[in-house]
Amino acid sequence: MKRCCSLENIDVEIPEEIEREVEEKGGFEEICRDLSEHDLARLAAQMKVMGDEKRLAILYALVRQRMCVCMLAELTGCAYSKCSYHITKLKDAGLIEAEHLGNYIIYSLTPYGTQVIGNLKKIEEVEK
Amino acid sequence: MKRCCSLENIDVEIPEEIEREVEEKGGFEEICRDLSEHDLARLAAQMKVMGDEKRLAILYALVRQRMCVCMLAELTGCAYSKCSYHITKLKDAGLIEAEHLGNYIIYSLTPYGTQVIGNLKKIEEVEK
DNA sequence: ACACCGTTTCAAATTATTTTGAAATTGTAT
DNA sequence: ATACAATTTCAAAATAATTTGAAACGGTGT
Repeated sequence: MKRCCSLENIDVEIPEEIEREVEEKGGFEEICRDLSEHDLARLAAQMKVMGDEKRLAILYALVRQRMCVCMLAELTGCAYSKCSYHITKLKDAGLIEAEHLGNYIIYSLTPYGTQVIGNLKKIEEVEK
Repeated sequence: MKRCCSLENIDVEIPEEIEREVEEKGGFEEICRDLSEHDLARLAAQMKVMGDEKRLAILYALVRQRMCVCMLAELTGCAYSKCSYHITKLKDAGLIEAEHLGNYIIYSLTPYGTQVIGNLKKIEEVEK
C-alpha cells in the first residue's frame, strides 16, 4: 500500500490496486476538480424539494392539469396551510408558477418544471 | 362557479374555466387515478437520498472511480462516522455497493445507480 | 364600506435528519 | 493470541423540516 496523492496537504493510504486506477485517471485531485465543476449544492437543494411524496403528487398532477389550491389540497389530503407550505417550496424551486383567476390562485408547471419532471419520470422507470 | 366532481365524498368549488379543462381530461378522479399509478412514496424516498450535497459528491465521484471510505471522507471533508452514515443511505437506496479489499471497503456505483446518475445529470443541464 | 371566500403567513409544537465522538467490529499481519 | 488499521455502529446532542391552527391578506360582490 502506498501513499495517495495529497489533497490540500492531507494524505490518505489507499490500496495499490485503487491507486493505479486513480493515476490512470489523472490523480485524485483531478477527480476532485471534476466534481467542483458541478453545482452540487444547487442540485441537492433541487432534489430535496422533490424528495417529498406530497410535493411529487402536486407536480405530477400539474403535468396533467393546472389547478387551484383547493384541488391540490383535496388531491394530497393536506390542510390548506400545509398545502401552501409545499406549494411555496415548489414555487421557490422554480418548478411551478401561479396565476390569479378571481378569488382563486391557479398553479401550473413552469417550462423548467415540465422538463425536470420529464427526467424524473425516466428515473422512475429505471429498474433496480 | 360550479361544484366540482367529488373525490371520496368531499366536494370543492373550482372556477368554471378550470372545471371545463378537467372534464375534457375525464374528470378529477381520473387525474387522481393517474397519480396512483406512480409509486410516489418510493420515488420521493429515492429523491430524498439524492437531496444532499455530500451524498451527491460521493455519487459523482464514484461515477469516475471506485473508492475506499478514506478517499470519500477526504473528498467530502467528512469524519469517518459521518461519511459512513451517508454511505449507508446510498447503499440502502441501491445506488452504491461495497466490495472488500484487505482492510479496505471499496465502494462503487451499482448499474442502477449509474443509470440514475445519468438522468440526474440531465436534470442538472435543464435551464431555468 | 362591509362581508365573504380562497389563500397565505406566522409562531409554536412536533417530528425527522444529521452530527458527534466513543466503543465495537472486521480483516491482516505479527 | 495480540496488535493494529479501516470501517461501522450506537446513543446523545444538535439542527432542520414539517405540521398545526389561528390570524392576516387580497380579491369579489353587495
